[in-house]
Amino acid sequence: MNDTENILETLRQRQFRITPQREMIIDALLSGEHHLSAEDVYAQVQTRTSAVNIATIYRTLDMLVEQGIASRTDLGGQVIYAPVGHGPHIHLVCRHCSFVIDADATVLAALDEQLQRDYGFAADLGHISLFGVCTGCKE
Amino acid sequence: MNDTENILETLRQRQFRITPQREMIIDALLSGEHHLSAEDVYAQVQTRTSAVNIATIYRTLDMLVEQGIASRTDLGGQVIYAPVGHGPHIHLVCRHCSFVIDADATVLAALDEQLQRDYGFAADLGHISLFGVCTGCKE
DNA sequence: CTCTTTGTTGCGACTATTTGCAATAACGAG
DNA sequence: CTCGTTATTGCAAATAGTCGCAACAAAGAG
Repeated sequence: MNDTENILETLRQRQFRITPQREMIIDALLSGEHHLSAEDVYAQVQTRTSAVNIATIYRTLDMLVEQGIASRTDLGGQVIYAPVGHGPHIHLVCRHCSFVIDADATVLAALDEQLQRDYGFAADLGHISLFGVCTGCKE
Repeated sequence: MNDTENILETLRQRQFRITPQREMIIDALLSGEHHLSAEDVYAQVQTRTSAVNIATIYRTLDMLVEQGIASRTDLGGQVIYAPVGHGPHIHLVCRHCSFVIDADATVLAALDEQLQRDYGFAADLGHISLFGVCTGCKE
């Protein structure tokens, strides 16, 4: 589930056109590495063909984020993109090694309810990033 | 509490030098508007004196974020800075109007505990941003 | 398969942000 | 108050990210 084909199908259903550029960018995003910068994606796509402009990378990545397919996290200067799994979840971003842990979001239910009640704020639970320090980096 | 003087005192204690540029940048950050871009801060400082370089604005803002005095939020393209109040709190960023609500972070205690237990992740509760839609924008 | 419509791309220009380095100035010592 | 040390700034050049627009190509209709 959620491999390149599935994402493309989702996009197709939402009236987006499927182009080889988009396929390659999505492929790159899904390929192993889980914290890619726009430049990283660009570099990886370049190994396949040089016929993709950096502007297209940025535009496609932004589109994927808007469609809830990818997430965008600002590590103070560095911006990383990662594919989003199914259902709401939290990204735990380690301040030291920049590793991103995908955590279950069940704990957020109570928080959501309280924000809704106290502030009238409808939080977007599908795209949450928390910063901190992971087990490995607690030196 | 937490006016320009206090922040400067904190910086002084941490061995940072107090320069007129830093004073003005902090002043600008504290002045009313709660979602300033680096350019906004620059523009506001310019009204007082033109003797401040844009690079200094960026460097100072980054320093303030590192010191936990200001926060930095990426609104997908736009980056905004805001002063950080005392104690842990949440920033509720509206996806439509970009308004930032400062919410109390007491609800996060349970979440923190669970992340610690299940993932060994020490979340930094002082700098959290959640995206969503505020009351006013629920059209 | 061909045509038409309209979303996408590439390109070049432009704006935003970062960085290296020499000149400057804050601050503690005398 | 003056001096020396060393963080900070300004400047200019480099890099990152965005935008407008004409050319191009994906998808559906015939």
